[in-house]
Amino acid sequence: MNKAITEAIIKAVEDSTLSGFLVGKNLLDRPGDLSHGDYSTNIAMILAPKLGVKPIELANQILQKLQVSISEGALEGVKKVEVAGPGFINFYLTEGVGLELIKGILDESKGGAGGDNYGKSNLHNGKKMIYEYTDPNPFKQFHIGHLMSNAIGESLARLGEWSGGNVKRYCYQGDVGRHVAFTFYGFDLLKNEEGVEWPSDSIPLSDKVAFLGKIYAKGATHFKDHPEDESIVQEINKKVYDKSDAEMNVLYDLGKRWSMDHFEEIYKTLGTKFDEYFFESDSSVVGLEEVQKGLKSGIFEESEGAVIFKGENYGLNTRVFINKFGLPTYEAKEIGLALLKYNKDPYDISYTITANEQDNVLAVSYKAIEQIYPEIAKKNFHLSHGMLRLTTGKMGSRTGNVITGESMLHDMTEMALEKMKERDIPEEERKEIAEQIAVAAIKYTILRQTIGKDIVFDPQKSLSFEGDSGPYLQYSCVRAKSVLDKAEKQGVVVNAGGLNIQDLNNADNSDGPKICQLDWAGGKLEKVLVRFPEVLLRAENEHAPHYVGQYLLDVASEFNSFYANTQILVEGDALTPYKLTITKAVLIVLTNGLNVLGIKVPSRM
RNA sequence: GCACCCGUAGUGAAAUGGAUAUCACACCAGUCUUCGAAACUGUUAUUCUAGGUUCGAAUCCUAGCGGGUGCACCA
Repeated sequence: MNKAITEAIIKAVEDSTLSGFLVGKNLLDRPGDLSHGDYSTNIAMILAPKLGVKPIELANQILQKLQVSISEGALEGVKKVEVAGPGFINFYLTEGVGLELIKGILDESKGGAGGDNYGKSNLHNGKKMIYEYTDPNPFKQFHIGHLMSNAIGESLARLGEWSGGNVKRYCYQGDVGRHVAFTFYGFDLLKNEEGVEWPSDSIPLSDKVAFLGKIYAKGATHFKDHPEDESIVQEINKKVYDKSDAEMNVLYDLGKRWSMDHFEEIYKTLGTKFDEYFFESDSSVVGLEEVQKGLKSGIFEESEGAVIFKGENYGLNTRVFINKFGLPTYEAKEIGLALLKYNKDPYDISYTITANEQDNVLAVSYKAIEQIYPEIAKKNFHLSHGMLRLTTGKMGSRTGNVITGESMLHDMTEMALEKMKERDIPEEERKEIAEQIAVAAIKYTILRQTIGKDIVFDPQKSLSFEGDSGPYLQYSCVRAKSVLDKAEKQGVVVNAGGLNIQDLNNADNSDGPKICQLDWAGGKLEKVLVRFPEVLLRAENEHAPHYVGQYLLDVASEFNSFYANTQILVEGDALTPYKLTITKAVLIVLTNGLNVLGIKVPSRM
């Protein structure tokens, strides 16, 4: 459709001296305001100054030529074209085209792009795409910042999949480093002070995790008041890296596994399944090797006992890659990680998703990789997001100012249960639904806005279940589903294929405007529904899941208005098949869109 | 101090350089005997300041003010 219109526009401007100017340009827009038609072009406004005429006059000249095309039958499916505003040319499609588009949403038959497939594109057909996100550290807490990274990373990965990409999800975890040293330092302190013992593997996972949290907090806070213990921490840190202490290794392996098991529980709740896990204990070995090689070839240099990369030569910071104790830093490990990932499974493109506080560090690391492996560096991209902050200030596990992901999920689930208490739903299912609602509330809050911006989370106010919220979108689905179920029980089947615009118009004996008299097939709800594939494309191109969230809200609110003003299921009403078709289309779009955001749709709530 | 990011109704956000700046929350007034009121209908209010580029600026450029983050051995 848009191709035909674009060609007609080019033809209409053809005899102007600037026609070559149009080649390869995207001439058609989707007007933001649906009353401005289905497509529009601002070509007259762009060309007018160059031709020395008024935009509105040029627009009218082009319009006349377009109307000739229409009268010759060149633009089948276009109902009318008009000039509006400062010189826009707007195109309105016919009701017939509109109805066909709606029918396409439900079309699951062979080759149909509707149903579960509605919205999929082949933008990245078969391209191998890596997404690394969440990245919590074993021995430390999984806090709400990790929830943010997970929600964003998961939705970006799904956008990749919906664009035809061959997607792999990776998780990178810091199983070595000072935080592990603090953990064992804290354990030693508690053992000596209170006789605390390392728990058995057979106690509940939550208790094991609580224990790890306790010893880490002890270590971190005690060190703050006793900086003279630096050498002790350093020594433990070295043992963590070289695994020279057999006794500690046993505890280390237990602790690491407990953390990982705990994270896995959370991933399950959140709906993420990683394909591969990478560890700093591995990336550090490779990174160290690479930096040492690079030191010989002059990419890195020595300074004050450390090995550094002179980022300042590239407008970046100069940073340490191997510290004076000979241990690789985060920067060196990133080099190792890039290699590990590539060797595991060569990719076309690899995204690392982290909070933006790491922008500078990663920029330096990537610049260093560029010097060593330019081909791999070209395929690596850092996508950063804002931070989830607290009203009480920056979150930090060392300061104890942390909300864990687990407790947030728990609190939200309780709220959902409270809201559901009057529903007659079996206990087990009720809990599962409440959890899905909790995840939806959290994820949507994160995904409704631009990923780069911080979110200030106020635990007192908590998250919303109303209006612009995940549960609102879920609720809209449940409503649509419930009408469709009722229809089915009454033996009314949604047979979109059988609809045609003449019959519908004849059947419409309401007082308002006939379906055919509207722009096409009804109104805004239908027009919004057919834009879903374009929204996904834009979201993928700009790595911006919030376009999806924003769009779904639009769909849901249009549907809820429709629902409130129209009885969908009326016995003997000839328009009911059409209304059910729309309802089904809404359900498809909302379900698919929520899927892209990583949000599940409960059967009831 | 230097670098990067950000300043939009009372609050939280949206807006490929386009048309009357859009949502939600909150406030107020209504709507459950009708397919689920986690909903709907109606009312009020917004682009930090000063210049510039452009047919057209919340958006691009410059300066200022305000906030965040990072800046050598944590990640």
